[in-house]
Amino acid sequence: MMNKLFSEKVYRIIRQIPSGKVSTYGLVARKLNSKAYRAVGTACRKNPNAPEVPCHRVVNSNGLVGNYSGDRGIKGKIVLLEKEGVKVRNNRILDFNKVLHRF
DNA sequence: CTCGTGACTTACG
DNA sequence: ACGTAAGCCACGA
Repeated sequence: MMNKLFSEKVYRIIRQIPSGKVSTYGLVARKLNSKAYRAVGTACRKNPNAPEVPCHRVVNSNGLVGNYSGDRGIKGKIVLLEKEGVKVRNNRILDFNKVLHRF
């Protein structure tokens, strides 16, 4: 198990997001006491722990779903979120404030 | 070490 | 609300 430090920390935070909830890259970065918003996304993009880490529950700060490197890209991410109970409309999270998980 | 890239964020017009 | 610009950080070549 290789330690990528930052990535590992990111994965640990994301793993804490319960089903039906979402979080933002900014919040995760903030939790790490860093401003590495992009690094968080980069870590997820590699995503070596696909099913272990629910990266699909991480969205942009403004409520946009953002991007995804899954089977069907952004579309697949939306499908997953909908399955979890998160309503998505035109790449935007509905009731963003309600489904937003706070650490 | 330097450079380019990216699943980002905030600010401004 | 929308597009652009600048700032930000980790990682691979």
